[in-house]
Amino acid sequence: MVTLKDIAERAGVSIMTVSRVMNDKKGKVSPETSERVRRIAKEMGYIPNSTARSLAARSSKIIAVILRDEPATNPLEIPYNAAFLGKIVKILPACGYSIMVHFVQNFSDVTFWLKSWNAEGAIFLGIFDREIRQIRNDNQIPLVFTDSYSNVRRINNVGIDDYKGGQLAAECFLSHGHTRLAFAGPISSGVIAERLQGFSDRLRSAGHPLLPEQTHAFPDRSAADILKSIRESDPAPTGLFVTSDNAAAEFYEAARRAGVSIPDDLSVIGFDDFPVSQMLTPALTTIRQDMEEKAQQTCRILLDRLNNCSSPSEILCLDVNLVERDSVRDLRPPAASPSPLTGERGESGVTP
Amino acid sequence: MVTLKDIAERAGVSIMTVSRVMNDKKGKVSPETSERVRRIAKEMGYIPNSTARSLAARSSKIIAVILRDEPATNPLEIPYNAAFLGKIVKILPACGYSIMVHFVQNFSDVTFWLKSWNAEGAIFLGIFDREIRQIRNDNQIPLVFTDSYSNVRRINNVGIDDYKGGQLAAECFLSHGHTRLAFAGPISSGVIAERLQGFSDRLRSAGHPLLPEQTHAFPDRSAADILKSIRESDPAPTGLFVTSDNAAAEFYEAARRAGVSIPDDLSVIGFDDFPVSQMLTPALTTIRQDMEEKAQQTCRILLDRLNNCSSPSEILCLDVNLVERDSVRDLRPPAASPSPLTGERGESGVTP
DNA sequence: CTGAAAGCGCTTACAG
DNA sequence: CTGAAAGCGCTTACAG
Repeated sequence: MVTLKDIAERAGVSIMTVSRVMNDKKGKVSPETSERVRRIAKEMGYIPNSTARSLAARSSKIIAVILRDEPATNPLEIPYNAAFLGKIVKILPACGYSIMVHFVQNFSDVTFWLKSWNAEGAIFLGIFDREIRQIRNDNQIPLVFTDSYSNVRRINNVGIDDYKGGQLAAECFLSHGHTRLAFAGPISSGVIAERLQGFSDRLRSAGHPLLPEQTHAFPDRSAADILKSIRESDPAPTGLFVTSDNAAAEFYEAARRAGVSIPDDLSVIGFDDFPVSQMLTPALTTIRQDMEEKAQQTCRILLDRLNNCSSPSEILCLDVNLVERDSVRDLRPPAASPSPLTGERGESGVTP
Repeated sequence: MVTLKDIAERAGVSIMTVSRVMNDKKGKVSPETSERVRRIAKEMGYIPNSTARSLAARSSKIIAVILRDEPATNPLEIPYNAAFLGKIVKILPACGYSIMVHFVQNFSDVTFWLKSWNAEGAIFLGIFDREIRQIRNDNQIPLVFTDSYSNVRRINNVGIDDYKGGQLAAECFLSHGHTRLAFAGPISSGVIAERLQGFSDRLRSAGHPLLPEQTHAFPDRSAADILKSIRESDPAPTGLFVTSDNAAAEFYEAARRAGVSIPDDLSVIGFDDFPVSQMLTPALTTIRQDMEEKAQQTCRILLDRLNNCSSPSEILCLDVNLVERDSVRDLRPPAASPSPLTGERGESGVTP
């Protein structure tokens, strides 16, 4: 292993001079020695020791990405998490940071692990609302959360307009003549609660309130189960809003097994606009969130705070929009003219 | 920040004693002092400094996961990579290791980065066949590759029986009466070359050789393009073997747009048996590889070598099998009895 | 522009 | 069972 000392000896200078050259403290070293040291370092194949630098400078250049984990699941099998992490690993190492990934079930691990590695910043994927205050108090480094609806002040968060997403789904159903609707998703999370709220508020104001028994807890109950409940209701809902494209895909599968046709027997709207939504048959109408933008903003906020620790905290809310494809049946009588609601916000989807 | 020194002072012992207690060198410290030190450490909220330990002990407890990256793509949008990485992050931290993730386009980064962090081991996802010899020579730490067909000796690799996978796909088509077939995949990679070889060998031995013009480079050419070529061939193939479920999904989409019915106009077999294969309509017949097992074995091999650096190198080849679903049409005349080929290896797929 | 000194928080190796 | 010394490879802070 080549160290600063080895280079210093060969170059006939002190360790300090070599250190300065390696850290590009220009103007602090004469061009000639700088040049010579650089050449020798290259010849010798010098590789700076990050752990030594981290210890001495108290600056690890490590960013931690922390994903909420549940027993018997794999957080990276959720395409959203995987793609988001991928974007982070594309962006931050290009700025000189190394990425450590950690799954947490018990959040007390988080602080221990961050401090142990002297991480300079952290990004949180998944719902940490209940622990967010303590995490922030325990860690005085830049922290960026995503999709949090915590009311704690002075945290950084990048989220989307989930409420509007719910509204858009409701509007899309209404504008196609649907009035009896159902909802399925993991109701306990803040994000989903907002989507549900937007959905039911919009339905209520249109005079077609969402019935309590048509709010289904998924995946607590299986898609097949929920589908059965929906179909057996009287009168049965004609449309189902599902809180992720992947969950929607499970409903597609359940529908196929049950001989229920989408959209003829049941219309479906998803959420995310991930690739799977285009792979489904019929292609899924969904609420699009811009994951790339979200990841980019998350990294941007983190980098801002890394460079200037007094930057104000930011809570970002990115826009969402409706992507119309083929999973919502038009129930309007042929005579009816298109509703203005669709025209305003809808995006033309692809039709075979 | 609480250090060993702080605890030592409070406990009235030397730093060394505290260090011994913290590292569980039992039998080296009297039970009473050990107990007392442990209590004080807990009271003071001691968190060991991993970077200091790493520097002093030359043992970082860092495992690097290195993914092959291409410009303008996101390696973690490939479900296989994401799920694999997720499994790793489930397994290795439970054994006391921290995971760093790195994407590489230029492989000379790899060594620099591994050495800089003094990583204790590394796992490679993606094709590194051409660089594998040099990577192994440059890094004297345990390295585990996946899906490599490199002929370099003394590397660790976990792969699957790609050749057999190709054979199984061919057999499945043949046993359903298909004789004119096509292949689509990224032909340059070793893994895919094996699948193609198995596929075409089996077809040839059955007297229905794969025509050169029916080997299509995907995604070099778009699914829509390839589909068009296939449909316009004369005589047109009745079955298409695609080298991943996700690629198959793209062909489904292209088929839908082109008004081509699967399996009536074209039968399709995929590879991987990822969740998407069940989401497609019709559900995809595919060659299953056990990703969980693969990840587990990869970690096992790495841990073996971490614990005993003289363990012999291992090249593992995991089995694959056919999962029959609904994307292969039966072309046999009604009178024909089921082929023995299907009975032996086929797994009954789900039928609505 | 350059360097000698001290120290980051820990472990190894030796002495008792 | 316990500790004093030296050192891991680097940076900070000071002196010139």
